[in-house]
Formats: sequence, structure tokens, C-alpha cells
Amino acid sequence: MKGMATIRDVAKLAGVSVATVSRVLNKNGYVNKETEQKVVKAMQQLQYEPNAVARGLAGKQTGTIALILPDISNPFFPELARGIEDAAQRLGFTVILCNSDDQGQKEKSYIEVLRKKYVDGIIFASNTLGQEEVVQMKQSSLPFVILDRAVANQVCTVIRCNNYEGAKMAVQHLLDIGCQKIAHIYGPQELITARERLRGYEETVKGFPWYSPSLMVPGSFRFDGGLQAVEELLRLHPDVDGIFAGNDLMALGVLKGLKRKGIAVPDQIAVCGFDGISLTEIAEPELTTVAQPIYEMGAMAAEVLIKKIKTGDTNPGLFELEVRLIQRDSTRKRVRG
Amino acid sequence: MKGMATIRDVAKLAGVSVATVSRVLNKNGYVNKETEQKVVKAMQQLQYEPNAVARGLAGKQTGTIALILPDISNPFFPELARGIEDAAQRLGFTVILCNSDDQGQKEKSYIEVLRKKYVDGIIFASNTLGQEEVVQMKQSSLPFVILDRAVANQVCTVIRCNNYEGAKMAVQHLLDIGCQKIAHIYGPQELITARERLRGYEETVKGFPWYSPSLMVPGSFRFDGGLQAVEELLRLHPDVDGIFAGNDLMALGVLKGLKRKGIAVPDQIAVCGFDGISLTEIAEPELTTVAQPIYEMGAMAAEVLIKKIKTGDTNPGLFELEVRLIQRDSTRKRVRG
DNA sequence: GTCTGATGTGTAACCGGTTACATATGGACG
DNA sequence: CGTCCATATGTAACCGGTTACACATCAGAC
Repeated sequence: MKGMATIRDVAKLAGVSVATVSRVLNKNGYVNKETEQKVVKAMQQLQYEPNAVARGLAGKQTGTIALILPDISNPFFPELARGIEDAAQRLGFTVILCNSDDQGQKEKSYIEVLRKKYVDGIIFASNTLGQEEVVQMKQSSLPFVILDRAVANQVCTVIRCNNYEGAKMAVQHLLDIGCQKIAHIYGPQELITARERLRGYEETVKGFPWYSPSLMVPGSFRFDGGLQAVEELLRLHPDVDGIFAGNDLMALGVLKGLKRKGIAVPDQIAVCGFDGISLTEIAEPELTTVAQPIYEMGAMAAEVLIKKIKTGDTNPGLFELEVRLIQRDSTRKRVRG
Repeated sequence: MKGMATIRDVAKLAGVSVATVSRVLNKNGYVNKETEQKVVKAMQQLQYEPNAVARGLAGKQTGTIALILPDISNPFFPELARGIEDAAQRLGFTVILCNSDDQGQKEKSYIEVLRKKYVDGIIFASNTLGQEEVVQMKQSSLPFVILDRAVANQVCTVIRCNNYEGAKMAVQHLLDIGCQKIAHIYGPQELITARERLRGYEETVKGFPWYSPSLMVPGSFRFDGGLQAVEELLRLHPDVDGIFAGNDLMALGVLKGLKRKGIAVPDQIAVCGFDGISLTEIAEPELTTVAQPIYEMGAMAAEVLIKKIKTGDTNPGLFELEVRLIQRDSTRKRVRG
């Protein structure tokens, strides 16, 4: 703020025009080596730093991207945000954080604001992105990528992991350690991730004699959701010996619920989660989980978005990352009966 | 981007000058009621939305604040960030997220970038803010507030909670439930919070016959830190029956360490943390903690900062919030021996 | 010797707002 | 009736960059 030097000051001191200074700044156009030296020297003398706002206005690029997510205090998102921010920072971009609480209204009003601020692109990790918003986004020519959500009937650029395969891995693992009756607590079916995981479960177990649709009980993807669902589940099926929860937070709720009931994990019931958030290591017992490369997904989202911004590429694309099973105490192999 | 209407378009359609439109927009200066109606109508017809970047350049206010913190994936910060973002959003501001990893270099380069982008103010929740940076910040006339960190010899605006009193509450609680020998795992002494908590511990226990300086062992404020420190502690003092950890993350590490050693909590050793992060409810056993109003601290930080921005107030100030003890299973009263 | 294209630089418009200043009107007041 | 001030509006400069376009120089090609 204080008498910051402008490009005109630099031009005057270097004895050239602003256009030349701008050329030096952006390394485009022709500039004589000696002239460049003069300009650089003038910049240093004045401690010149180009004004990003003016740049944004003139050039329509602000070096800012936005991240819209439901709630940063949901433990899944901080690591994602970190991955995004790191990659953005590395590529010279800055990140605006927006919590939508999965309310379409909030999300919409954010998009509005972000557009006014000339953000260069948006990463959606939010659930609510509906048909119309997507269409509108595509029309507006504002680059965006979608994390972990697929939008029906619309081709967008999506980064996600293989939820279906991951779910199969989880269930297979429970089978491998000797579980005889495995239940699944699934997340909100609006979410493609929750649907895919449910599908992975069902495909894997439907051939077994013990299979029953009532082994699949709904949960909210939150800690409470797991806690409540496990109550429900045990009422219907007191004899389950393996639970695959749709995400880690619910799995932690399951652990808590089982603890309260005095049911031993993994001895009586083995539990497996999905996501690979760091809480799984803190939990007691430590939670087996199908880990997504959360940080990397974030980083990739930012990289893909920024590449789009820089190249103007508007094509859709799917970037699918691999999951991996991390076995921990909540599914340690029991001695077969 | 697509042919967005500008203020001049509105002016033309309404048959007035841009100045008048601007006045209507900002509700300042004199505008005739009827003229205003015409302008409003023109705005609606054109779906006019003022360009925030141009506004920022002309008016030097961008409606953006920045949050610099060490690492959003440290569980203390997401809730803080949420509080900040909510308040900012409510007051019409947008938040840029910056992870400094407590590296002075990163922090400095962020400040640089943020200044170029004309952010209206900065919230520091970072540890590294040193003397020089603070002095420089104050000179630069860029409003800022500091969360939970006090800077030596410098008067700034600080939001924090009463760490000293909180620590006393924690230790007193352990005494109340019958602990006979209480240890403290303290955090990095560069942090005022860690120092204050240590002081609270020491003041409370130093009169007791069992008091010994070696009951205070250092930790890193991270999960691992608690895990390692409790090892160390038990080597020196196998007979402790109460541990006050400098923060929740270390307390969770302590729980894990005790579990591995087969020591029962709270029966053999009671454990109390500090912060009140939500993980304390997920832990097993659930962790007693001295809870800071984390969300509220964030919200207050944003509110105070934005008030400064709007009023131009540059005075320092201290905003101290109250902590409260949340008793949970990790310190359930044992039957006295 | 002229034409051409690469190189180098400056002028001024433009991005889309804000605002200082000028100008005009009309009622109140002495 | 002249003065003063509140009201109302427009003109144009300004914020600090980018860039289209014009112009100049110079080397190599024909």
C-alpha cells in the first residue's frame, strides 16, 4: 500500500516505456538484452512487485482457484485440501476455501462470488453439484474439476478412486480372514462413491448362502451414522462377524457402538472402513481400511485444473486413482473355529 | 466472462452516467429515488454483477482475507478454519488458505503474494511469526490478528484462550479424582500456549511432596510426540497415576502408548488433554479435555479482523476466551484405595 | 538497390470499476 | 433578492497493469 512502485515508475527510472517493462515482466515479445538489464535493475532498485489485482483486471487471470467442499471440519477434507493447496502453491496459484454444507444455495452463491472475483477455476468436492449448475458452469467457460463425484449424464473432468474395486477388496479381505456373515453400512445414495461401494459389496457377497438385503443398512457417512447403524444392524443380525462400513468415519462409529455393547473387535466382529483418513491410526483398535490416496487426489485435482486453465483445454476426462487395503488390528486374523 | 455487462452498459441503458450507477451500487452520494429505480431496473435487465477485481483495483478493497496456519491437516485447525470461514462469509468476505508448515520462509513468501493480491487482512494461526515479520506487518498497514500466539515485545491484536487457567483446571481435576502423582507432557516452548500450560501445571503441583521437575517431559504437540513422551515418562516414573498432556493430539498418543503397554485408563493412569478437538470423543476411552471454544475463536478472529478492516482501527487488543473442562471416561473417578 | 522479415520499442487504448471536481437546481433565510 | 447549502448528476482522471498497433532499424535475399 505504502508508496508501492508501479510499472510506470520502473519505466521512468529505466528510461523505457511501460510496454517494455511489461515485456520483461512477462518474458514475452522482443526485448534487447541490455534493455532488459536496465529494467531488471530498475525493478530491484524500486523493489518493484507487480500488482496482482491490476494484472487480474487487465489479463483476466488472477492466479486464484477455489475449493468448494461440504465442510472442512469433516476429517476427510483437510488432507484433500492440503494436497490441493500444496500443488496450487507449487504452480503459483492461491486457494480460496468455501464450505457449502452441501447446501445448493450456499454453493450457488459461492460460485457467483467467485466468478465476480475472477477466480481462474473451481474444484468441487461438494455433493450438491446438480445438473443445472454443471451445465451453467460449462457454459460460463470457467474451468472446473470434480472430485469424487460423478454427475449424471454430464461429461466433466472427474478425479476419483476406484470405489467399486476398493469395496470388493474390503469384503474379500473380511472373507479371507474367515468372516462368515458380513454386513455393509452404506452411505447416502446420492453419492456415487457410496453407490459404488455398495455395489462392490453386493457383487462380492450375493453368491453366499447367508446373503440378505437386510445386511445392508443405511448410514450418513458420519460418526453418528455408524453408531446408529450398527445398533440397527445388530438388532436384525446379531450374528454378523464382519462389518464393512462405507467410510472410515462410520467405521469409527461402529467401533464405538460395538465397544459400548461389549462386543470385541476383531474377535467377535471384524470391522473395515474406507477412505484411509489418519484417524484410523488413532482409533483403538486401529482400523483396517481401504485407503484412497487422499492427498494425491487433491494434488492431482489442482494440477489437472491448473493445466486446464493454462492451456484452455476444455475436454472432459476421468482420472481414477488406485486404492489399497491397509490391514490393521480391527481385522487381525482370528484363529479359525 | 461471456459478455458480462459492465457498469457502462448499465449506465447507457438507464440513461445516466457511470458515476450515478456506482452511487446506486455503493449506496453513497446523492441519488434521486426515481433515477435509482431506473438504474436498478437496468441492472436487473442486464443481470449486471459488479466486477470484484476492478472494484479491488479502484477501491483497494478486495473483500478477501487470508488465513495462515501451519497445516490444515492437523486436527486442531479445520474447526478453527471453519469458524473463520463462516464468519467471513457472513460478513461478505472470502478466505484464502495458506499452509506454512511453520516455515518462516513459506510464511514470508505467502505474505508477499497476499499483499500483491490486495488481501484486506491476514489471520495468523502460525507459530513462526517472528519479531521482524510483525514489525514489517505493522508498518505495511495491512490489518492482521494473531490467533493463539503471543509475540514477544510487540503489541498486536491477539485472540486466545486462557491457557494458564485451563491447565490449572486440568491438574486440579486430576487431583480431585484422586491422582497421587501427576505428570505433564508439554509442547514446544516457543509456543506461548505450551508455556502457559506448563506454568499452570507447575504452579498447581509444586507444593506437593511428590513434585519433581522430571515429571515434566517434552513432547511435540503431535500424536507421535505423546506416544514417545509417555514411554520416556514411564521409564522415569513408573508410578504416575495421572497425566496431563499439553494438547489433545499428544493425549491421544499417550492413550495409545498406555494401551500398548497394557496399562488401563483411567484405572491405572488417568489422562487429560487440552484443546477439545472432536477426536477426543472418538477415542477409546473417550478423552477428558480442557476444551477451547475453537470454532468461536476462529469466528471471533475473523470478526475482529474484519472490523479492523472496515473501521481502519489499528489499535492492539487482547481477546481472551474461556475454556471449560469436559470430563469423560479417561478420568472417570476411581474408587479411592 | 529494394524488398522482406525478424527484432526492438513506444503510444495509447483498454480492463471495469471509484471518486474528485464541476455544474445545475431549488428551497430557506436574512 | 442575493446568498448559502442540500440535492442530483455528469465528466474525466485514476487504480496499475496488458497489448494491439505503429514505427524504426537492420540483416539477408533477390
